[in-house]
Amino acid sequence: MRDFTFPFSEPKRRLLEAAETLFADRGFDAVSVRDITKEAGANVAAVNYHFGGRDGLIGLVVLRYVTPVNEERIARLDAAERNHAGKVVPLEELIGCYAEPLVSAVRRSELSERLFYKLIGRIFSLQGEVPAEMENQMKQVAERFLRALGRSLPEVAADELIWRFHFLIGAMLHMLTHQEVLSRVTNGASGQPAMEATLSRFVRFAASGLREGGVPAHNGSAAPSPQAIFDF
Amino acid sequence: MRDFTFPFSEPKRRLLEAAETLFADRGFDAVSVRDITKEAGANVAAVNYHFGGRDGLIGLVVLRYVTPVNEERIARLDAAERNHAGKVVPLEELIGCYAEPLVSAVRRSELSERLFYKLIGRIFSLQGEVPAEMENQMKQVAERFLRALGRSLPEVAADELIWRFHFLIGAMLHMLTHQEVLSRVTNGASGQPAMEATLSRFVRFAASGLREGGVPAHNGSAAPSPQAIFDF
DNA sequence: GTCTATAAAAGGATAGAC
DNA sequence: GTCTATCCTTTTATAGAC
Repeated sequence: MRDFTFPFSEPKRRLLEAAETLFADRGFDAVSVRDITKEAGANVAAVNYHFGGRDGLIGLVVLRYVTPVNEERIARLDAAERNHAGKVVPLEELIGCYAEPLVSAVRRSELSERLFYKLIGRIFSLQGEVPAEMENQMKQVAERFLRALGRSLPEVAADELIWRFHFLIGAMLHMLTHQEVLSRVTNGASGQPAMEATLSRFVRFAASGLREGGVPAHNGSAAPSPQAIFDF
Repeated sequence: MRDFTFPFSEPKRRLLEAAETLFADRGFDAVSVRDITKEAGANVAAVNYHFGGRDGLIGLVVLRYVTPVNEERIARLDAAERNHAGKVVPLEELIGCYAEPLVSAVRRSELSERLFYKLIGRIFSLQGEVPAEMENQMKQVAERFLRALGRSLPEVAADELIWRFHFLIGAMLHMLTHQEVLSRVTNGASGQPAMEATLSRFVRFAASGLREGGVPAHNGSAAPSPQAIFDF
C-alpha cells in the first residue's frame, strides 16, 4: 500500500489535511484556496507553491484517498486466490475483498467516519472529471474482480456480470455515502448499526443479486447451479 | 402528475431550460448566473427577477425533476395495488414501479438522455443540501414502498428491509448516472444496451438481493420461503 | 520555504431607466 | 417585464521582500 503521508513537509501536510476536511464537508467547488490556507494557518500563496494551484491539490486529495483502497483491494484479492489455491473463491469473500478496503480506510484516515464517506461521495460524483490515474486504477481493479467473479459464477454471461458488478458498486457507494439521508428519510428506523453489521447486510444482498437465479445461498460446498434462470 | 411547464412565461422558460442544461453538464456550483442568462439570451438581472436569485433557481430545477418522478411512483404503486386487489404485489413489479418513473421521465424532458441522468446524479450528490420538499417527497415514497415491500417479503425484518431497499436505490442511481464511466472502465465491454434491457437486468438483480435467502425467483404462485436465511 | 501585497478577473445582487 | 450600469465581494494567481 502506497504511503502518502511521508514525503510531505509539515506545512504541506497541514494544508492537505485542511483541504480534505473542507472538501469533504462542503464539496470541492465550494472551498476556496483562501478557506484552506486560513484553516491550515498558512498564507494564500502556500497552495500554489506546494501543489501548483487549486486543481493540483484536488487531484492529490483524490488520489490519496482512492489509491490505498484500490491497492488493498488487489492485495486482498491476491491473498484470497492464494488461499483457495486454484479453486473458486466464494462469492461473499470476493465481495468482501472489494468492499472492506473502503471501510478499513476510514480508520487510517485523519477524517471522521462521517467526513470520510462524505469525501468518497464527492469524489465519485466528480463524474467525468476524475484524474486519469484514478480511472486507470478503476480499470485494473474492475478487470481483476470481474475475472474472479466470472470464475465464481461461470453460468453468468460476461456482459451480464459487468452490469451486476456495476449495481453492486452503486449499492456499496450509496450505503457508505447516504447513511444520514437514509436515517432522516426513514425517521431513524434504519437504526445506527455498526459498519460491520451494515457491511454484512450488503454482502448478502450483493451476493444474492450477483447470483440471480442461481443457488440462493452459499454454504461451503454447495454445488453451483448449472444454468442461470431468466424468467423476468 | 404536477405540470411545471405551464405557469412560466417564455423568457422564464428559456432561463430554466438553459439552467438545466448547464447545471447538468457542469454541475450546480460551476455555473454562474451570467452563464445562464447568456445562454438564454437574457440579461443578468433576469435570474434575480424571476427566481429570486441563484439559489431559488437551483431549488426550482431540483423540484422540477424530482417531483413528477415521485408522483408517478406513487401513482404506479397505487395502480399495482389496485390491480392485485388485496393480494401481494410481485416483487419485480414493485421494483418497476419505483425505478421506471425515473426512466420514463427522461422522455418528457427537453434534456438529452445523457444530460438528464447527469443532472439526476448531481441532484443526489447535493447530499445534505437538498430542498426540504424533496426530502419530504422521499420520505413519503419510501414509506409507501417499504410498506408494500414488507407485504411481499413478510419474512424479512423491517430494519433489514430498509437497508436492502437502500442498496436497491444505490444500484439504481449508479446504473443511471455512471453508464459512461462503466463503459470507459470496461473498455466498452458493457456494451450500449437499450435502457429497457439494463432496467430488466437491474430488476432481476434487485429482486434477488431483496429476497436474499428466500425463494430465488418469482414465478407467479411460488410459495414464499418461511424464514430468511442468515448464514454469512 | 514563507510571507505580504497586489493584480486581474469573475462572482451575485440591485438601483433605476425604459 | 426587461434592460444597462454599477456596486461590492470574492476568487486564483503571482511578484517580490524576507
